[in-house]
Parts: sequence; C-alpha cells; structure tokens
Amino acid sequence: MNFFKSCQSRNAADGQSSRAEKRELQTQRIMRAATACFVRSGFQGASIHDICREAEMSPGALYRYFPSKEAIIDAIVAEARKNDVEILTKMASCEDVVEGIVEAFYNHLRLTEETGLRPLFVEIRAEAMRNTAVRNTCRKNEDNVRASFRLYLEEAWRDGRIRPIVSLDAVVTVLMAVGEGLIMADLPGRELSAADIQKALRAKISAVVRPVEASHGTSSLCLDGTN
Amino acid sequence: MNFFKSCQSRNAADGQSSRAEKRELQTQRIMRAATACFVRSGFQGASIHDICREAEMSPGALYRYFPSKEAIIDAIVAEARKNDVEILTKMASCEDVVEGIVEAFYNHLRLTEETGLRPLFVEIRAEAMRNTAVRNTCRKNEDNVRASFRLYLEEAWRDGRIRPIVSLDAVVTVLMAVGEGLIMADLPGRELSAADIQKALRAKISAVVRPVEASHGTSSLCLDGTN
DNA sequence: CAAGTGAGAGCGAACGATCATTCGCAATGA
DNA sequence: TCATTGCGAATGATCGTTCGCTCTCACTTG
Repeated sequence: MNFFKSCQSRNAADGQSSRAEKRELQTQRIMRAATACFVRSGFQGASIHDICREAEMSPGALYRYFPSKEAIIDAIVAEARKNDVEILTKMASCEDVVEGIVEAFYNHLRLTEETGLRPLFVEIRAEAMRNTAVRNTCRKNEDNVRASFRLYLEEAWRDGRIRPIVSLDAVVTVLMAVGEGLIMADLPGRELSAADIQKALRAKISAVVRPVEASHGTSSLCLDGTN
Repeated sequence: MNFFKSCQSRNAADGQSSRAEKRELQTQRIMRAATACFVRSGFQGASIHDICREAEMSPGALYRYFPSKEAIIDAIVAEARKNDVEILTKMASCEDVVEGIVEAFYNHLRLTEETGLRPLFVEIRAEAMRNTAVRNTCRKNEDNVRASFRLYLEEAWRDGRIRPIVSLDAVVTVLMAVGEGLIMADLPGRELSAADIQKALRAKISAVVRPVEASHGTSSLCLDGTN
C-alpha cells in the first residue's frame, strides 16, 4: 500500500525530483561535502560545522539525514571503495595475468590520485585500526578484493597460464600489500615515471605468479641505467 | 662562565639524577604516555587530559615539557622510526641481497607488531597527508631508508651480485611500497604463516633485483598447494 | 657547615573556544 | 492538512591551554 503510493507519485519521464529522489540527492550532497572536509582535516579534525559550511546547509538540516557524525563516516567508508569493483572486473577480463594485475594496480593508483581521495583512504586505514565498525566495513571490502584476486589466479592456474610460487593465499596477501603500499607511499613528490613503476611492478608480479609462457614476461624486461 | 657552572654540578659516577637527567626522564615519560593514547585514539582523538592521566601528571606539569600538543606529536613522529636504522644496518651487512631485504622487511613487520605501534604508524601516515611538519619529518625518515636501500643495491650491482631489472629508483620505490603495504595490510586476522609470506616476498624481490647466481633464488622455490 | 635563595617542577581550577547534538519554529508541498 | 525539510540559536560537554600558587632542591652566601 504505502509502497505503491510512494512509487506512483512521480514516475513518468519527469525531470522533477520526487520526495525520495530529493532526499537521496541531499544525502549525496552531504557525503560529498563531508568527503572534502575529511580529506582536508581527517575524521576527527573535521567538524560538523565544517561539513555544513561545505554543504551549504544548517546543522539541523544535516541531522535530518544522518543521526550522527559517526554515521556519515560509516557511509563514506562503505562507499569509498566502490570503484574497486569495476577495476577488478576489468582485470578479470584480461587473459594475461601479470598484465591484468599490473593494470589493476595502476588504475587503482591513478584513480585514487585523480579523485584526490588518497588522504581519505589512508585516514580510513588509520580509523580501521581502532574503530570496530570501520574495521568491519574495510574487512568486508578487502574480502571481496581478495576473493576476486584469488578467483582470477585460480582460474589462470587451472588453465595452466600461471604457475604460482607459493600458496595462493600468500600470493594474494603480498599482492594486496603492494597495492595498499603504493597508495600509502609518498609518491607524488618523487618524480618517478609511471612506466618505470609499472615495469618494476610487472617484474615483481610475474615473479610471484610465474607465467608459464614467458612470452614477454622474463625475456623482454631490459636492464636499465642507474637513474 | 655560566656554562661551566652548570656543567660541573654533578658529573661523577653518580647514581642520582641531575636536573637535566630528570627532565629527560619526564620528557620520555610523557612521550610514552602520549604514544599509548595516540595508538588508542589517534592524534586528534586523544586529549591532553588523556595523556596526563596516562602519565600520572597534571596538565600544568606537562606543559613545562612541551609547549603544545602539536609539539608532542612532532616529537613522537620524529622518534617513531628510529628502529629502522638498526634494521637497515643489519641488512647492509648481509651479502645475499634478496635475503637481506626479505629479512629487513620481516624484522620491520615483526617489530611493529611486537611493540604494538602499527596503529601509530598508520596514523602518522594519515597525518602526513595534511600536516606539513609531520610530512617533512616523514619525508626525512623516508629519504634515509631510501638512501640505505639504494646504496645497498648499488654496491651489490657494482660487485655483480645482482642485475636490476629497471632503474634503481623504481626498484626502491616499489620495494618501499611493499614495506609500507605490509604494515598497512590487515594481516593479524588473516592467519597466514610467516614462512609463506617470506617466501612470496623472496620471490617478488628476487624478481625485481635478479640475483645473478640464482643459487637458491629461482630454482629452490617450489610450487605449492592451493591452501 | 648552616642558612638562605631562586629557578624549576607540579598542581588543578579555570578560561574561552569549539565540539556534536538538540529543539522550537517557520516554510514547503504532496 | 500534516509530514517533511530547513533553520540557527542554544546546550552541555570537552577541548587545548593558562595561571597563580606551593613545594622542592641545587647552589650561593655568610
């Protein structure tokens, strides 16, 4: 009943926003503002008033959409890694395992940089160390990524495309450490070419995963100058 | 004149504490307490009152030793990575490059876990993303580690013990990303054997660095079961 | 050696600022 | 008409920091 009522209200090719749509829009507006503030000052450093100023909204209005600051943080943490999905499905469609992983890492790194979300990701990691709710959300995200990696490697292994060097779980663990580390590492000031980093990554990953037909894996990687 | 006077006071084989020694002791006591609080609640989450309670000291007393909370944070950040030095010198004395690096990483990981300082390290990384002073201190520490790695690899390269796959800078960058990533990664709940991780690391590092006499590097690494 | 002295150390109440959150009320619109 | 939304002043709590005070003790002085 209520369900039908709320659905029938405005559903045609209607540019205007229904009640629920507007609510969704405002919620997103708050989350976008909060994200900007958290990037700038961290979870504890950013105040509700900061977020309100950024969202051009009063505290009273904001609290109509989120019951607490914690809830805003939780929502943002839950949404933070939604881009991982497409990066991982793109990876899964790549036959060459080494190249697939390298590109996934690189896309992950590039997207993090482009969206300016790097400080947020690190902040989330820090918060996950003490806040149980955040930790659980992170863990869930991580489990998904982990499973994707594992499935990807497992299939390639069954097809005889790769020959893993240790247990798949160990491989995945170190792989994910590399991915996280690239985000944490203080690259921006370092002035290192993307190609160099990709090359180093490629070598590293092919080592732990060992493609059987080393068509370009081992042989074409050239030894380079000092700088 | 004044200098000599202040120096001559108590300098023999004197078990008692001079003025300066006591001051140093109290400073360390505050830093220890602050570290505990920061691990528990983060830099912004831990209050001066928390630190005072932990240090069993009044706010007034604490402010005799540090001019501000910021100063405490700065001091802790500057001291946080002092253990890196011995890990790196230990590494430098290891002829086998791959083994040296693997062991350095592993010691780093183990020490971080044993001291319970993992949340602090992540917190520092997050703070470094926005706080300039913290970032500069981190950068300085990082430059030291970076230089150590580079020197280590460079010497081994000159001696013909390794054959780097890309520019040394790229190798070092990815190496450090792995090190950082291992700390960030949510390992504790994962129940993965240390040996497995070491093995995966070993393969990864030997790939990017390529020991010329692959005495045990490439050949002895066995392919393992799924789990 | 005894008495005196002053800088350093410690305390904890108190400060103004800021925090997350609430509430009464006005405006909106289905 | 009434549930929803927005507002912004107000709330009590807590924040980092200060201040006036007492006490301690290494050193100077007589």
